[in-house]
Amino acid sequence: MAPTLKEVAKEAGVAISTASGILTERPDSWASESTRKRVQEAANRLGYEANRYARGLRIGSFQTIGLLVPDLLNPVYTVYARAIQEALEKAGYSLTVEEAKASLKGESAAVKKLLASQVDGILCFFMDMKAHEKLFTKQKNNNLPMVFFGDSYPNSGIDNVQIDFGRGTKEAIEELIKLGHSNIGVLYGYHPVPKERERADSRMEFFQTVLSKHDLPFPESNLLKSGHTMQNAYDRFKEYLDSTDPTDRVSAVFAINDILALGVMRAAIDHGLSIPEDLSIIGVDNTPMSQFSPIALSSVGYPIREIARTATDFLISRLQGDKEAQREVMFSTHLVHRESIAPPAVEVV
Amino acid sequence: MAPTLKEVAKEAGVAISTASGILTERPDSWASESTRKRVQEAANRLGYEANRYARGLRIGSFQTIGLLVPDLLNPVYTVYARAIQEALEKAGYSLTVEEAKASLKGESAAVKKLLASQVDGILCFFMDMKAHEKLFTKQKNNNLPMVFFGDSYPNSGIDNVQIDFGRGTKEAIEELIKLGHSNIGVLYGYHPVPKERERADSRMEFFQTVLSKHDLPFPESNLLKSGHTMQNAYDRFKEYLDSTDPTDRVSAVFAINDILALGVMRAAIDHGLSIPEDLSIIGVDNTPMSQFSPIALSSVGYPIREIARTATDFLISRLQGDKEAQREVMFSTHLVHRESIAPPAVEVV
DNA sequence: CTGAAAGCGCTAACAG
DNA sequence: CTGTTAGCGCTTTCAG
Repeated sequence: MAPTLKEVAKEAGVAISTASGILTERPDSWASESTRKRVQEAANRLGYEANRYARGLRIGSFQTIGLLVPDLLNPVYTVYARAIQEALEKAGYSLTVEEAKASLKGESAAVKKLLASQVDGILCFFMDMKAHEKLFTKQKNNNLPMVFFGDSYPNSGIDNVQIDFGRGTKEAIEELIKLGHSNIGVLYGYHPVPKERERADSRMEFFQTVLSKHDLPFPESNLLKSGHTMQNAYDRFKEYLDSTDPTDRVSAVFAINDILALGVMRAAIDHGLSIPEDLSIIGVDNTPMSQFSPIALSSVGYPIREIARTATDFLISRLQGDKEAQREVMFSTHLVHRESIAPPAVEVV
Repeated sequence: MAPTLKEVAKEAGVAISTASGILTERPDSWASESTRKRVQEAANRLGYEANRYARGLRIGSFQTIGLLVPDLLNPVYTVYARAIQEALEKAGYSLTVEEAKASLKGESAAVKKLLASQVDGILCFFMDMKAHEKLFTKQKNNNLPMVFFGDSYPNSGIDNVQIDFGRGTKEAIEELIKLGHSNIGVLYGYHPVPKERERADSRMEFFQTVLSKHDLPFPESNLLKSGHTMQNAYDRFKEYLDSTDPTDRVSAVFAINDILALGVMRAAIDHGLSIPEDLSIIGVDNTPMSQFSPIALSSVGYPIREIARTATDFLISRLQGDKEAQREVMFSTHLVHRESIAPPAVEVV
């Protein structure tokens, strides 16, 4: 239905190869200015747009890269996605994004789609990298360039960009300790990974390291697991508050991302607590919502757009044939101090 | 690089046409169970995935539909996008989304991309529908099914789904009036439309209608225009507060969407106002963030997912050849009353 | 079931 | 510049 090259050529009264050469601006097109003009005008008149799939089929590339993210409902990933899209656009690539919808099953389905979608390269945020062996065999067999966010796959030739949550987490927890907190909880749950890999998240590990460095206990009951939505965090923390004696209750919670932190905050408020007097809260990602929240959320931030650009640049260089050794770059994090933290209330017994 | 049908057929020792018939589950494939199995296994072994673009080229459809949204950084559109994607998936279609990035120029670019992308149909949220004549000629010439969100294009055969902001806006404003507010401001700015179409947004019109029905004045100075981000709304309202005598200051503001409302709220807080005592705020969209905000935001809500499904169903039926008369369906809105509104503080002069 | 052949829209090489 | 040709990977038809 849409006009084809053939029709444009006919309309302009030129050969199809001439039209092709002009419209794709091939350097060896010797067309004169007048024919050029004639072809361009014919194309415009007909509303011609090259069929990129036919072209892709022919040249062996659809100039598209795939992005896998866990959950687009978490705003941090839409920020990533946009930064990636912008970086790719400059290089002439399109982006197609697949989301895992925060489930392992969804992640597998998304990986499968990505593999089937004829992309030239792949960018991945995994919840559970280990679950995708197929991806790696494909990568090896077909030499499909990939770069990972947060996961490292040694000796694979797969570049990756890492976020070192060490500094930010340390700053966050030590800030809480300095404020006088000693009973600190952590809420996680974004990643629905299998049990055996469950506590591998570096944010959790750093959290516990800092605690023990300061000789603070960390009872199992301070480890709160929830689902990945605000509602999940809300429900989980509500349940915690309802079932915990106020004397034992944590005076601060570190949530593994901002939306979870906001769910915790809302649950605390509905429980009658004042933030930050009765409960200090810190999130991670430093999304705009943390800044604009009516009780501004302290959050561990990192340079999202720069990270996205770096990963994209890695991928693009591989697409252009770069055979350098596997690259791995680490970005640092830092605490952004806002209203949601304060010294713990004096215990009124 | 990726395995082709030919290779699979060879691996399984069958004819290429047989393999095709089996893998696409063509009903007229007379293959025996054993050949079927052989082909499936060969495909798995090689990691075969049909090249959907080659197929699309052949069958004349890429089974893809395009979605145009103003700005994915506004969470309401990611909710829409996901609902649409899910509805399409059931029908065997893929979704490709283009965003205008909240600029008219971006919108034109996005429309252009959509037109060039060989989609089978298009779903659109426009900021400025009138700016895209090309779309309509394309639609007419190529019979490309489209459905619009919020815009109606009479006698075009383009189905649309509308949101009637009348009821929700009325409820919102009358609730404010009932609470005792008489000096109510409105903040808008999402749509960067040309001057002459600027005040056409139905939310604004309803707002003013309700005001005048209650004989309330609406000075031009209560009409606040900002950009489309939280930061924009924040800056705009901060400026308003800084430049307005407290005696003249609005006691309530109706913002055209939730993220703008939250920007206003934060600006008010930073100005030393208490919410809702010193300022009542109402948003629109009823996104999760309004519910979980530490000061929960009252918001005009509507059934997003149902709207998305309806539009998608319209499109799918058109794709299946439905020639019914142009459809138009209207969804209603209602106020969700939360913490951000209260009677105005007694004037302490 | 096989094998051949055509064609979707495009690029690219080549002889005129 | 033209016109032809081949082929990207696939579907589909048709004679064996």
